[in-house]
This record gives sequence, structure tokens and C-alpha cells, in this order.
Amino acid sequence: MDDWIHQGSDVKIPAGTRIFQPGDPCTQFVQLKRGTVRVDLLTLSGKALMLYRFGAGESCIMTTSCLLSERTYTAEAWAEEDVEAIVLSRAQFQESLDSSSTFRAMVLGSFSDRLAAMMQKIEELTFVPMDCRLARALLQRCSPSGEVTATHQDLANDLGSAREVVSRKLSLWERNGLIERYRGGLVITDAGAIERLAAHQ
Amino acid sequence: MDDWIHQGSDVKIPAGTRIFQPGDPCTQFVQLKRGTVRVDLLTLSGKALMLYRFGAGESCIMTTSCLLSERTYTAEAWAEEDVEAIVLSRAQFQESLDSSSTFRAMVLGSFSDRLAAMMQKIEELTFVPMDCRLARALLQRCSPSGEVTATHQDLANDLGSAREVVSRKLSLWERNGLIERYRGGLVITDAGAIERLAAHQ
DNA sequence: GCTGGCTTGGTGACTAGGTCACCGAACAGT
DNA sequence: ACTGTTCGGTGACCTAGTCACCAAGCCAGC
Repeated sequence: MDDWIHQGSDVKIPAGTRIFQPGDPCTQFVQLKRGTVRVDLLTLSGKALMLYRFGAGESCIMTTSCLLSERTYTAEAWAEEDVEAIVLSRAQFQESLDSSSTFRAMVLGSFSDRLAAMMQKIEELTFVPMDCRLARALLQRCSPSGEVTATHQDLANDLGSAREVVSRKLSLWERNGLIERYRGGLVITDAGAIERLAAHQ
Repeated sequence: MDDWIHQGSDVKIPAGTRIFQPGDPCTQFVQLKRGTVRVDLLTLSGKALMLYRFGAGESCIMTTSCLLSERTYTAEAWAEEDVEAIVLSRAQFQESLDSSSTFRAMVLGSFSDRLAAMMQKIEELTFVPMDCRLARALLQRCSPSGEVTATHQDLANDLGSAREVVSRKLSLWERNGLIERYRGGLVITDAGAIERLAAHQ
């Protein structure tokens, strides 16, 4: 039987909580039932880059990877929204891998999806210009009404770039009527233009 | 029994052969017995970036990933040396996953190793300066005597950078006595200095 | 209210890296 | 020796990242 879901214990984590950070050992498998989590790469010099986010029904690939290889975490994870998750101990995880082909398919499928996403990330980082990447970050973060609640620093961290770079691009876009800025956020006023920038290659 | 190794058929591929390219469907699992393979990301505009290489005892993570998710390849692979490999059909692969916990451990282990490597690659691309990355590329490619047989374009492709950038750095290094260049290659004359550059964070 | 500290954003000057256009030298084939 | 191709060099220019510094907005505590 595919009863791994019933073996796990339920965990709730409030929004804004740091879930793990570099150096932490990994002892559990995690799958989200509700909420979203973001995982960031950090450097010694304090720079950051968002590696990925994941949501309901997805598991954290870095957690699975560290669990399998017994390495410690090399990134940091935050609950962006209130999170509810199923947690399996290492033993339960191994047990489920051995006994449930559904569970295996899920873990392997998630690995291969995430790996493909990482490769796309690499392509984007290497070959896609900042305008385009910043536009994509705005679209990812914006509410249905086009509002984005994030400081320039937050956006720079999404992109692994510098605040000044984000500031200058946003100033330009405001002057051209694509957005309106305010302290701690902005509104997209010309969604079409932003989408065109984001699509551009 | 862990007899997956005996189910597979043996394949030999001469050095310089292209093994797959973007758009190819993936129908087999592969594990190398001999030789090395490099996998490159390509862009429409003809730029390239080496994602990873793998050698004896390792399998190609992009192949495994595409096999599992039934996606086509998004990168290109070349045999750098003469290659000998064990190949499993999709059915044999699934069979082995279900029946052999050793095989499962190997596949999952390889996934988690490669994922960790990809994250390191992302970190390097985003935060490590070119001098350092170029120095690392030279050390990876150099023979024991310090010779590197590669055009500036080849090195640029390793790094996802431009030939001109590589040319200029190498000119500088030659003027400073770190290397000696010739058409189609170079020799490292001050290995210590190159290693220091490569290590620099 | 006022004040001092912190967060956020703006700006100029500079460096590194990538792009474009073009050239010349080295090499291979005939 | 002639010719086409590959490889490398160079200047001009653009984008992105860095550094140093400043100013405006916000908040906490009086």
C-alpha cells in the first residue's frame, strides 16, 4: 500500500520563519500541503540568489538531496506564506522508497523536474539580460492587480544582482510609464510592456 | 539480485562523437565504464556553456532526468575520449529501479550529487569573477605537464563567455609570465599563480 | 510633538565583462 | 604560390556590478 502519507507527521510553520540555513544537518523528508517556501543561495559577502520556490504538493529538492547524501544544507529556506507540511523521518523515507513505487516515482519525478529547472536557471543567469530577468521577477511577485511588495534589495536578491542595478532599471521604467514606485513596493501600470520585456528571448 | 549490470548491453563510442543534441528523445539509461563525456548548454545565438562532464562509473544525469520525465534533451553531449558504456532500455531501467535497492541508491545518489554540483555551478556563474573561472578551466583542461590544448573559443564555451574576453585575459597573463600561448593551445608556466587565481574564493 | 537611528532608495565614478566590427596572421589544401 | 578557413588581436561601445556617499522616509522612545 502507498501509505507513506499516513506515516508522516504534520507540521505547521508560520510565514516568515527560516526553515533551514547553510550548515544545518538534514534529518527529514518534507512535502508541502499548503503555502510556499523559497530557497536562496547565500555568499560569504552577503549576496543572495533565489534558487527556486515550491508550493503545495511539491517537496524541497535540496532537502531530499541532502537527506540522501547526508550532506548539510548549503542554502537558506524561508516560509513565504503560512506552511503546512508532511514530514518523514530518514527511516520512514527509506522505508517508503523501498516499499512504494508511487513514492519512488514521486521522488524521482521531482528530482528530474527540479534538475531541468536548475538547468533553465543556469541558462537564464548566463545568457538572459537583466531587463528581461527583472521583468520576470516582477511578474512572479505581482498580485493580480499588478502590485509588487518588495524592496529593491529583495528584487536584487531574487536575481543575484545588486540593488543599484535594480534601482536604476526601475527608475527608467517609471520614467517611461511602465510602473509606479513607492517605498517598499511598486505597481505595474503597463503589464503588456513588462510581459514583452519578460518574453524577450 | 542486483543483476542490472548484466542486463544492459555494451556500447562503444569513439572520441569526438556527438552523443545527443537538443530535441533528441531519450530512450535509454547510460552508465560509463570508460572515457569521459561533456554536456553543453547551447543558445539559439550559438553561444555555449559546459554544464558538466562525467566519467567512468558515472551516469549522465540529463539522460536519467529525460528518461524519467519523458522530455527531450535540452543540451548537447560529446565523447571527449573513447567511451565504453552500459546501456539499459527504458523497460530495463524501470525494472531495475523496482527490483534493485542498490540500483535505486545509485540513481538517487547520482541525482543528489549532480544537483549539488549544479547549485555550485549556479553559485560560480553568479558570484565568481572571470579570472578565477578561467584559471579553473585551465587547470581542469591541462595535462600533467601544464599544457592546455584548446582554442580561446573552446575556453569561452566552457565558461559561457566570449572569445574576446578569454583572449584579453590570456594576453595579460602571458605578459605577466603566467602562461605561454601558441596557436590552438598554451602552457602554464607559473602553476602556483594560476592555482592562486583559481582558489581566490 | 521631537529626535536619533535605521531602512530604503538615488547618484556619480569607476571596473569588469560582453558585443560588434573588422583586421591580420597562421595554416591546410590544391 | 594562391586561396579559403580558422584563430587570435583590437578599438569602440554597452551593460552590469562595485564603491562610496547622501537624502528621504519611517519608527521607537522620550
